[in-house]
Amino acid sequence: MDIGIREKSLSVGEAAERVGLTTYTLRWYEQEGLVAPVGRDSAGRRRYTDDDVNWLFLLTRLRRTGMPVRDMRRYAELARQGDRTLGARRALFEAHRARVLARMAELTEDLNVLDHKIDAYRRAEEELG
Amino acid sequence: MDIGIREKSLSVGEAAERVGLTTYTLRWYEQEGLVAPVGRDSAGRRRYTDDDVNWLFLLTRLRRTGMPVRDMRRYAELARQGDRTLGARRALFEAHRARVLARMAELTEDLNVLDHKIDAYRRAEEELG
DNA sequence: CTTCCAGTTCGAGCCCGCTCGAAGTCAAGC
DNA sequence: GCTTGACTTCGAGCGGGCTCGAACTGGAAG
Repeated sequence: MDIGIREKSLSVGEAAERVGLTTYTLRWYEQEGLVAPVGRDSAGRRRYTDDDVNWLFLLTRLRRTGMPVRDMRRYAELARQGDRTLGARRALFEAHRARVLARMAELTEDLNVLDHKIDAYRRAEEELG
Repeated sequence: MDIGIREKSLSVGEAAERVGLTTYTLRWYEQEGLVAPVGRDSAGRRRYTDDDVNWLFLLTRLRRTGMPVRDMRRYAELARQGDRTLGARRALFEAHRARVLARMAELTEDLNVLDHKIDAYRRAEEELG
């Protein structure tokens, strides 16, 4: 029945810890429009809901996979426009997914270069005692 | 008959094109100590040998795999000290290799998040006709 | 000879993604 | 009722990795 203190929301510090970002970054993300304005308590302090935290988590995955902040902002804008942008958001994810796959293929190749180099070093070391 | 002009070396522009960096970056890499001072022609223009180009190529792979410039510099310093640093260089590569593997594992996980999200969008779109 | 172009050096500037300092507010614990 | 400490806003600053403009030089083509 949620009578009163069934809040379960997090302060900026707690949210930051949960998602592995700093409080600075959380406020900055909000300011940059990556996060819709977060609810406040009576004293004006941010309260992060589960949904907010889940959204932040998703953002961290997008960032980690190399999505530029400007694209994340675009995505956030789409999300704020509701269901009618579902298709656009899916397209955005699919395009990003393809870039991540490409990136991984690249890394696999680069890893090969590293391995060959390591091998060359091993052989050279052997040769020199 | 190309008597003497068997140079086979590249100008900064040609080298840049070969390795996929700009001429600005090539000069900057040299200035930053990522590349040992490159040979010059009679007019003071840089001439990149095959070895130079191979070295640059290796640097691009290190960069692409996320090695910071400062580590590349350290590696370049080791390389300039000759054979006695072979072990250190191999260790550096092995450590980097491990980081790249970790990065790839992370990307694989993140890709999963993307896939689930794409799926969720698909289902939501279906639900809304 | 002149024009052109690719090169040279130097220091300044840029974009990105945070990161932080300052000054102030508020609620809780002693 | 005072202190503590986590919060607030604002604008400035930073580190990384280039990127560029300015002023100049030298070889080659017409």
